[in-house]
Amino acid sequence: MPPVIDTDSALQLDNQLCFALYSASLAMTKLYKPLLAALGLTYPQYLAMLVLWERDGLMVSELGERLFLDSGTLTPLLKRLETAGLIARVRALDDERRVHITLTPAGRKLKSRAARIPACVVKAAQRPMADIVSLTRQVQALRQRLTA
Amino acid sequence: MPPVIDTDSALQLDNQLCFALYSASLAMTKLYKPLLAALGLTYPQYLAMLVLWERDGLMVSELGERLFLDSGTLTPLLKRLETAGLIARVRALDDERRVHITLTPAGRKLKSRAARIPACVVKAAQRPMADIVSLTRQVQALRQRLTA
DNA sequence: ACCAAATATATTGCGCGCTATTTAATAGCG
DNA sequence: CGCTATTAAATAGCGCGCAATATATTTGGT
Repeated sequence: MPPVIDTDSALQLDNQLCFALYSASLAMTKLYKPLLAALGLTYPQYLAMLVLWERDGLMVSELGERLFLDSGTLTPLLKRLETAGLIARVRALDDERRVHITLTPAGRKLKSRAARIPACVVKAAQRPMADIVSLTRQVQALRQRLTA
Repeated sequence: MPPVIDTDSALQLDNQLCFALYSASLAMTKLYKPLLAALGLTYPQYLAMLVLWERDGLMVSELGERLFLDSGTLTPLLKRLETAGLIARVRALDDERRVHITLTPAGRKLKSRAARIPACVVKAAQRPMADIVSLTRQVQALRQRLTA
């Protein structure tokens, strides 16, 4: 028969995978904050820029699928990136419900300044690259199972 | 000499450990939401209750150290838990700067209703317990290194 | 062509999470 | 004792995340 887990240990904070992820994610955000402040970006704005640097001209909904975020989050975030002069929001001519997000020259240019960031994070993680990649894959696989 | 990582792959969203953690943590929150709604709790409120179920009467700052959150986040959160009748916020007699958080009978009682939650999460993760524990420890260790 | 259903984005409101600041109380030092 | 420095919590303001709703556009059936 399976082991019986007592209620107390099952509810202990340090046994919660959710809290490990939550607190590690917040710690990551704090690590990125000064690095991104130098670029004038918040952390979620940086994630949106990563997507656009990979592929320009995506619709809001496509950006949302990639980041697992909806329009309630993205619309105001993208408006701030537009105000900052990094992106343009343009209605599609063939279907005016759609809004395509395109990088401005300033937005494209920012990529080279962001290029130094990943190395800073790897350094802060204090682990060999192979370990970081392994952990990344494990957490991605978990996310996939949780959203299935 | 060390391998040279090109800028493009270093900035790809799916190579970011930070995004894996971020999106997995948000997925966890979505998983917990309906389970916690049945208890009248939000996810961060649940984390605070986990700490208090382990040890009652902590100061706000002690709760903050445990959760890696500050008074700017906790004060309003705790006021909502107080309004919900789950905790009491009492000034220390010997040092009136301090506020101790104590569980009400209703707050203590809620623990038994929360006891069913961990099993739901393990089930959603679709992995043997050993894998979940292993991943939890790895992510905790990362958090520790990031905050060092 | 008309109209209901579906789709894409925008808006509103709430609860975080964080920074910076404020208020209040205590500790420490001359 | 008096005064400054420190500490603990609260407050104000901004930017997410998310649910619920609204608005506008397109699609599809008749």
